[in-house]
Amino acid sequence: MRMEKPSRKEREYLVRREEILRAAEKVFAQNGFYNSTVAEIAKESEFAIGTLYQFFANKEELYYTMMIEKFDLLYQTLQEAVGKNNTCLAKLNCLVEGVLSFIEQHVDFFRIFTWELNVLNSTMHNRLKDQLIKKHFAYIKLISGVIREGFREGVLRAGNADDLSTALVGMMNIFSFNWIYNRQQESLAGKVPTIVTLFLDGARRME
Amino acid sequence: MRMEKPSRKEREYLVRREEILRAAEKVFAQNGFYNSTVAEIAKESEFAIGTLYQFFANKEELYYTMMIEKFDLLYQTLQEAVGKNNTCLAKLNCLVEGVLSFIEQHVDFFRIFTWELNVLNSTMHNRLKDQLIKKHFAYIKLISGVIREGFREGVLRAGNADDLSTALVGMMNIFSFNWIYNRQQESLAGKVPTIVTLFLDGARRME
DNA sequence: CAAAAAAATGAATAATAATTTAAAATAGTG
DNA sequence: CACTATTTTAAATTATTATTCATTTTTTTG
Repeated sequence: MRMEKPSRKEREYLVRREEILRAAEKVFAQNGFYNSTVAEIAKESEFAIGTLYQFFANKEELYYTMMIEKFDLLYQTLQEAVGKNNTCLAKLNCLVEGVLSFIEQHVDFFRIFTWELNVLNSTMHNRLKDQLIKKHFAYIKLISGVIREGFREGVLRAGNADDLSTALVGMMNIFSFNWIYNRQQESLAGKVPTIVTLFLDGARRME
Repeated sequence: MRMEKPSRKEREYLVRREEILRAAEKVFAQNGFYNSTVAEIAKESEFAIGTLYQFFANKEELYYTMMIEKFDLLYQTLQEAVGKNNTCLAKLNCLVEGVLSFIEQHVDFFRIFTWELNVLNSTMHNRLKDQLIKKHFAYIKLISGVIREGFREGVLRAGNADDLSTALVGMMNIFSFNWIYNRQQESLAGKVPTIVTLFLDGARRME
C-alpha cells in the first residue's frame, strides 16, 4: 500500500527492469526456457549478465515474472472488452476476438505455451522431429475424414472439415489437460457427451 | 522389406529396447525432457548408462522414438475404432471416446504435451508458479462468468459453465497454435466467426 | 570538484549432466 | 572347456551455463 510518488531513481529502475523483461520475452519465446541462456538475454537487453541478477534473483524468476505480467495484460484487455458490452452474445464475440488479437499481437508470449516438442534444439534430429509432426497431422486428418463423411451423409452442415477437426481436437486436448492437472477426480471419459454435444449442437438455447 | 524371421538374438534385442523405451516414457513423463537425466532412465530401466547408448544414439533420439511409437499406437487404436462403425455420428462418438480413454490409459504420454510451465523444477519458486497458475484459472473464470450471464439471459442452454468455458478456451488455443506453426498465412482473428459459430450452434446440420 | 555510495561489468567459479571409453562380464563356438 | 566376440558397465571426460564476485564505471553529495 505504498503511495509515495516514485522518485526519478525508481522510475529509471522500472524502465530498465522493463527492458530486461522485454528481452527475456523475446529470447524465451524463440527458444523456450531451457534453450535460452542468461547470456543471450543479457546481450539482447544490452546489459551485462551480472546486471540482470541485480534485478532478478535468477533465471526462473525472470521467466515467471515475464509470464505473469503478460497474463495480467491479457486479463485486463479482456475485462475491458467485456465491460463495453451488455449482452452475453456480444461479450462472447468480443472475448474471442480479444483473445485472438492479443495473441496476434503477442505471438512470442503465446509461443511459450507450447509442446516441449517445439522447444527442442531444432538443429538436431530433424528427421525424427518431422516424423513426429507428420503423425500429428495424420491424426487431425483422420478426424477430418470422418467429418467429410458427415457432410456427404448430410448430418453435418457443410463447411471446412479441417477447421472442425481442429476445434474438436482442441476441446479434447483441453479437457485432458484439466483432467491431468486437477487430480483426476472423475473419469475423463465421462466428458465424452459434453464434448460431443457441444461439438454437434453448440451452446445456444434451441427453440 | 526384410522378411527374415527374427532370430532369438534379434528378439531379445527388441525386448530390451522396449524396456528402455518404457523406462524413458515413465521418466520423461514425470519430469519433462530437460529435467530427466539419462542416468535416471538408466536406473529405471535397470541398465547401465552406457548400455542405453548402444540402443539409442542420444537422449533426443530416445525421446522422439518413444513419442513416435506412442503416437502410432494412438493412431492405430483410433483407426480400428472408426472402422467398426458406419455412420459419421457413431464414428465421431467412438473417436472422442477413443482419444479420451487412450489418454486415461497413457497419462504419462499425454502429460508430455504440456506447458513448459509444468515442467520447470517444481522445487523452486513455488510462489511465482502458483501465482501464474492462478492467473490462468482467473482467465477461465472470467469466461464462465459471461457464460452464466448467457444462462440467465436465456440465450444459452443451461449447463456447466466451467465446462463450456474450458471448451471455448480449448478451441481458441488450438487455432492459435495452428496459426503460429503454420506460418501465419491469414489473420488469426479471421477465425473468430468459425469459433463463435461452432461454439454457439455446433456442427450439426439444422433442419 | 573530490570523496563516498551505488550500479554495472564480465571473467572466474561451480555444478550439472550428456557422452565416451577402457575394462569387466557374459555369451557364443569348436 | 579355452578362446573369441559381443555386450554391459560405470568411472572419466567434456561441454555447457547459471551464478558469483572482485573490479571498474557512474552517480550522488557536501
